[in-house]
Amino acid sequence: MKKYRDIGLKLTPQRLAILDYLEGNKCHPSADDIYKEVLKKFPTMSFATVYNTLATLKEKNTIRELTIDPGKKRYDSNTEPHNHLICVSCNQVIDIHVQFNLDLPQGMNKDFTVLRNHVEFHGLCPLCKEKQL
Amino acid sequence: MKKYRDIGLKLTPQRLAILDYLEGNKCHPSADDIYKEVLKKFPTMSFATVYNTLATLKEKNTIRELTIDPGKKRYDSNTEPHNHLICVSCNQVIDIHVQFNLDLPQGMNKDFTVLRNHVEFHGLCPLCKEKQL
DNA sequence: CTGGCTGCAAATCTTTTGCATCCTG
DNA sequence: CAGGATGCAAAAGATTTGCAGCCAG
Repeated sequence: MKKYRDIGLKLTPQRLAILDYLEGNKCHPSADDIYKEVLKKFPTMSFATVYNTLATLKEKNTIRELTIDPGKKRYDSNTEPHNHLICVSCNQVIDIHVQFNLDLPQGMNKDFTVLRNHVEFHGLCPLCKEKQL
Repeated sequence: MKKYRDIGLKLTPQRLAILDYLEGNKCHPSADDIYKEVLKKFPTMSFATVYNTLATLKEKNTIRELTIDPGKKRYDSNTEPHNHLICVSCNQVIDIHVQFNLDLPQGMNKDFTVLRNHVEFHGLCPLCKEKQL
């Protein structure tokens, strides 16, 4: 928990619970997932707090907001650049820690300043592949 | 319009209007954008029709659903594989017609069947870059 | 003590659904 | 003429907002 201190925010029990849940989680939970989980520890927890906290953490670059699920936002506590495998059947998202060095071809859209890139591999996860047999 | 015939669907004026709007549009409109536009020609148009049509066209692989905008789905009539520049400030989406041949490193997630990939370059479009000066 | 945070409720926005009616093929 | 499509309204799901009261620093 010491590491959270230098975020520069007030540390409330609710925030710690949200951070803890995100930290040990590779499943890229949605706001609703987070709410449901933290509700177990804090029965008074409200959605507003979850969204407030997520918005604040996003500003501080402590978490990433992923726009990979149609219909809802997902959150990732892993802020190091990495990419994703996405199952087209169950929408599961799997981290892959490979970097691709991609550049726009010379002269193409040279007015656009590229800050980073994100690669998504869409396909079938092992479980869904079996179901389709 | 002849090309629409072989989609294998009933062709209604509303559908033609939606297809026409998508066809001449590189802006990756949302369902609401489409609704607002087609409403001008068909004052009785309803959201249900827009969503029904989009769902049907997606099934027929006539359009792509893009999950690149936090909060809403966007639609792209360009179904050829291509990638996107995304402005982190105004959420504008720009097509780039470059293909990247990417593969997962040998042995990594070999249980996952990759069907396709999608590369997003996040950055600042010319207009937003100017505003930030 | 004070400003930021929480909790609740209401509002907003996007998308989905049920159903009666309409119209393409 | 039949089955699929439309239009309307209501519902569902995700997110945002306003505000009073609370608590970490």
